[in-house]
Amino acid sequence: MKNETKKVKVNSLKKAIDVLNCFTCKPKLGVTEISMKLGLNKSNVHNILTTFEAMEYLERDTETGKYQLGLGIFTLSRALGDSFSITKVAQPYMQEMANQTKERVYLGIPHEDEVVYLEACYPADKMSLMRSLLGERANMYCTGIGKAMLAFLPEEKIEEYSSRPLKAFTENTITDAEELKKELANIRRNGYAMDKMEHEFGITCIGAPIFDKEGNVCAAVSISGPSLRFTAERIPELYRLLKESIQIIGTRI
Amino acid sequence: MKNETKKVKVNSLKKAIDVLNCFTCKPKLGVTEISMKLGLNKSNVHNILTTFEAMEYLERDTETGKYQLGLGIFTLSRALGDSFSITKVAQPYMQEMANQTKERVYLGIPHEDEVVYLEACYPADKMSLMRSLLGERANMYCTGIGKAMLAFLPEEKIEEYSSRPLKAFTENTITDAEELKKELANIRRNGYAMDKMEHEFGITCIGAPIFDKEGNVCAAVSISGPSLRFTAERIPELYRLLKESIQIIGTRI
DNA sequence: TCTCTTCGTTCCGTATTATAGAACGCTGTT
DNA sequence: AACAGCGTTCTATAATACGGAACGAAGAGA
Repeated sequence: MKNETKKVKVNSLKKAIDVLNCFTCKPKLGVTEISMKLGLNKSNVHNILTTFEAMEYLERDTETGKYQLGLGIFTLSRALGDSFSITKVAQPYMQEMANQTKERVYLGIPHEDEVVYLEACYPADKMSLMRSLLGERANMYCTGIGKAMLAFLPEEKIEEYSSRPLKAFTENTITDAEELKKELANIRRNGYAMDKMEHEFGITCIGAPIFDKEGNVCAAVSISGPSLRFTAERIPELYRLLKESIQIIGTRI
Repeated sequence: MKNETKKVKVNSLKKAIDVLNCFTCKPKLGVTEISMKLGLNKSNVHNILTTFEAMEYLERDTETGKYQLGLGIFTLSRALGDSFSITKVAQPYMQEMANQTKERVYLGIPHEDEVVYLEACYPADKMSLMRSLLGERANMYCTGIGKAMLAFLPEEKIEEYSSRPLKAFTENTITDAEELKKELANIRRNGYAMDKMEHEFGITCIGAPIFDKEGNVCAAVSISGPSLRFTAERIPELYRLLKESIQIIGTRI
């Protein structure tokens, strides 16, 4: 659980990857747009883009001339294969939960002390802007999905994690190490984690862990929405849904 | 339809991409393995791998220490979004066809004079080695899937395409421009293309095009298998299945 | 246990090359 | 007609990616 930033040995490659990563935010980009965003020289970016195009990682929109992700990325994504197969397995159950609860449902995995969101499902009515959170990171100590995973990590990791500064996002955020550890114990007892406006004011969320066949937490699912709708009497029902899903998902991976 | 190889402006980036592309063939690779495969210096490859790891495009297997594709690639693949959504739409219909016919079903798109395979479905019994063809390329003039697309391209492209040397793969391969053009006219009339051992001895295949809402060929689907099983009386049935599927898929994209 | 092999990793000098900056041509706009 | 914004090209130089050799660790085999 070391947080030391890994060393970049090839600077030109780092730049190129930065350029490529721009396309995760916006599907079509031009030379100038990227060079401004990254503060790089235009001709530099142009060289990088041209190379990516030659290697088919990028291709050009025949109409606008702008660059977009290409076949090479698609091929790579196929090669990812089953590394992130949880997503495929979990997706239908998540969609089902989203429809039933009319709330948002998220899937995340623990990665380097953080939660990385892999999948998001919205109730069927509004499919809009679904990609918002995908690929984004969040802290473990102040989100339902994060706490659900943190609670079931090996004890030494919990110990190390809670020993660092815990930044407050709202007045409900747990910032004390001892308090956090008690909370995690509670979560282990209950089987689920609640985030009552600890990360964002007005947003409540309930999360539960998924275990692999070795019994380690490999992911977590959460249902999230406006605190006003997450009344005390609704929680058992939400947990029941979550529990069903995570058990099935757990056995299927 | 020019075939000039696009110019690589940043050589170090090309190398890095070559390294990354290795992971499309084999999911887990070590430094030495890659350096031998590409004929590059070991320390060079090591620097590249380290950088990819720092940028999270690669991560390391905690047990073996080998490198594998990482979260960054996953994030990119999500950003691909609907660029290749045909795959998602087509997959269930393809699987259905594979199960019904007990043959292999492929989805491909036209790309720079070639067919690129995007999806492959095998009959449910044997899911083995399914990734074989994915991302691979093939010629348009000697495969069922390729001819199905070629036939419906704009006339000037057909003209240009047939004017070049057509390499023979088997004794059935069409190598004469005029003959090819006649064949394509037939395909347009029939609505489907046959490849009777034109690319590989003993393999027959039937392909049909998918059109987008502007009426352009954007993809094709083919059913492929041992020629011995593709008897004359079976073709109408196979075509019926194909036709149903491509029509539905076409309307859904 | 000791050797031998094989792997990933580190180091450093040099030759390669990625890069910045200015200039060009193009397109669409005011 | 002048302008603004875009992608592209060119070239010199400073920056750095790279090759080669050497190291430490881990595993195999005798």
